Amino acid sequence: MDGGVIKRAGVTSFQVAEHAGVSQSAVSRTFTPGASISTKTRAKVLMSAKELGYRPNAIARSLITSRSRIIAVVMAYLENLFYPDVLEELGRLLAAEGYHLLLFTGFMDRDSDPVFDQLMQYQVDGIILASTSLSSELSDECATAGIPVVLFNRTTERDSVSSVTSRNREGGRLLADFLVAGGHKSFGYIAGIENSSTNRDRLGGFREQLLVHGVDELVIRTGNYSRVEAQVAAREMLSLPVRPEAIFVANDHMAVAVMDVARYEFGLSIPDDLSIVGYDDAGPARWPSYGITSVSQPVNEMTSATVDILLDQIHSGDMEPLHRIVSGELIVRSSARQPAAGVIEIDGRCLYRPSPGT
Amino acid sequence: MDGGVIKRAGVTSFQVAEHAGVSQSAVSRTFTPGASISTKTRAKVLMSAKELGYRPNAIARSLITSRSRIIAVVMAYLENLFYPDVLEELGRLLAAEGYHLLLFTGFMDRDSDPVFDQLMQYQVDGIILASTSLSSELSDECATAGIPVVLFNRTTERDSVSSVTSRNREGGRLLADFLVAGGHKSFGYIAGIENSSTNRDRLGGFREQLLVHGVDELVIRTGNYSRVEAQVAAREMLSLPVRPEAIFVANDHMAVAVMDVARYEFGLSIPDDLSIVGYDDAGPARWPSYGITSVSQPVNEMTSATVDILLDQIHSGDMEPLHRIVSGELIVRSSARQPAAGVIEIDGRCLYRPSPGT
DNA sequence: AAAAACTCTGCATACGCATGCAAAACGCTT
DNA sequence: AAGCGTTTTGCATGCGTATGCAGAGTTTTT
Repeated sequence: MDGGVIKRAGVTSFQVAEHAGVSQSAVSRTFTPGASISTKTRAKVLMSAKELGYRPNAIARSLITSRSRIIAVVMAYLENLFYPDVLEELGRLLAAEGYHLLLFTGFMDRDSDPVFDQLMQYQVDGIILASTSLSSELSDECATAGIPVVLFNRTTERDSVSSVTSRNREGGRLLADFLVAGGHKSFGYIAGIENSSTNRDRLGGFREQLLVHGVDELVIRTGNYSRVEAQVAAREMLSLPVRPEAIFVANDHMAVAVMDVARYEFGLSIPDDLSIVGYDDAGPARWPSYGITSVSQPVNEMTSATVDILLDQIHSGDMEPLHRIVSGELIVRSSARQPAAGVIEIDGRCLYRPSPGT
Repeated sequence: MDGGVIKRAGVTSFQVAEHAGVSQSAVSRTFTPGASISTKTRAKVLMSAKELGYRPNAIARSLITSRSRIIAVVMAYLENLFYPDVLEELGRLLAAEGYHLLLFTGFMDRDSDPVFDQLMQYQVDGIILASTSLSSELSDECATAGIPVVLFNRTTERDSVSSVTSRNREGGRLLADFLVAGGHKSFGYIAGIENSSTNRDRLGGFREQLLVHGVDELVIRTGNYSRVEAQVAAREMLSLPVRPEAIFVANDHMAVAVMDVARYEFGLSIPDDLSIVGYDDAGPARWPSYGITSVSQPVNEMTSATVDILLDQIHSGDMEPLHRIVSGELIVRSSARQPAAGVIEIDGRCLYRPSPGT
């Protein structure tokens, strides 16, 4: 009963070999780039393969090569359009290199263990961690297991694992310069997840540069990168007896929520009554209804750096952690009062680049 | 040289077996739910496994069971927040069932072949097609290959493959009722991808019901579900000698773009000068700055129906195509002039439910 | 024309696990 | 204590492919 039954989708290399009158090895070599095979037999095999509807079984191939050509991407949440954007670009880049993207999402801080287990079981070739809140043990453990890991938009203290970030500290400084130059006197900060490196750096740079300008007061509330928590934070901050003239919100995703609260719950006019600046230059920030003045994180540059590092490590087997830091720009829009000088237009975008002497 | 080398992460069931003093079969059975194994040996194996850091190799398991526990999700684009939302929920549901999500994105209409090849090679257990524009041949071909497929938010004429949609035709009708009841006299429609089923149905229902109200003129422009194309379409439509009083935009993603054009390029006040309604009730539609009156597509209901159907088909092997159609609500916000009657408030949401007799 | 240097090809094996089958161990009953 | 049924165990095999090795075939060199 094994000779007459035609299995649905189970065409194997043996059947193709038989049909083409060659050995199974020949079939395998036909589908292995760079293998030693003559043009003639290759053609024969390809013809038989097409006729039988054969496709190499990636699972079996993975088993023997111990390479799955699968990259795991771990993202905490997709609510923030910056991440879908990143995800799409990562997919594109990986596909171009013949890799595939296994998505893990929705795992915030706790419960990272099951995720990790899954990753390991699937023998993924590499891992991209774009989750701002995943325990750093996980990344260490992966590194130990010999699986290349790249942190996206995040770093750890111990630099045992590669990362790609933007100059968050400089971004924070630049925003401080911008707001001070714009004549603001009092400032607020709505934080992301407090122990995330991006949050620490953005706040650090902001506060540092405010100090340079002689400002040592900064009202802080926490929004944990969540829309609703940011709204709560905004309500608190705007209800203060004297509310800050300018608020730096740790990312655009929250900044949108904060703007909505300011406008529709407090009736404030932006930027006349209140200036708001954000970070990421993500989708909604660019929409005219928000027009958020924001420091950009260049998605293309960051994603391609990520994929480059990851694939390099996979192919070379070299585990030396690399850190790529890319530069963003302060993109000036309408959500914050502008300084008299320093705003220039390049390629249709308004940027803030204070002259060095100031 | 094979006996002394310790491979990085290559702990196999044999090594665990040896360490625990049992056979490899015992190890396998320990990690196979429902297999025949005594509590005692199971405990021994688990202990050894933990000590050696053993994890079953999912690839090898897949090879033998011919079940990968991987579901492919094909999405054309993530720019529209509705889809990231869906994606996240699908990930959650699949993870809960022990399945994983292989993401394919960025492939619009053409070039579906490579995607298909990849899918087949990875022996995915099922496919969720949330791409509004992928050729229907693909879905047929998968069905032929015996891989369960569910179309998400989309159907085909030949109902050879399962699908989950919402009542798009009814939604279109309801919007027509709503706008007519709101006193609008002239209407426009900004279309999605023209041959997509959702677009056809929404437009069909809208136009049909306008006719019922004696309106037979409808200005149509196409936005192809893309933000920039929707902007172009909006500019055209709003530049018309007599512009429509109300515009139905085929989804919220485009409606946001249209609102921005209307407000910031044409200086129109919404809803005083122009009413806009959308579809999906996606993220930005709910943000106060847009507040789009929109027919909802319940993400949770749709995703869980999708996963249910898919897993059912995988487990039963039954290929009978199922079609689940879920109901949405017309959620009333501020982007369109409201009718005098029919708007009711339930659970803090304003809905439009015209009394049947009208 | 023979030898040398390549290029192809098939054979055999291994990757890590699941599972049918038969033997062994166990728990009860008579 | 022997017989029976039930659970547990190990053996052996197979899933579909890649690849080292040796032999066959082909081209180049002397």
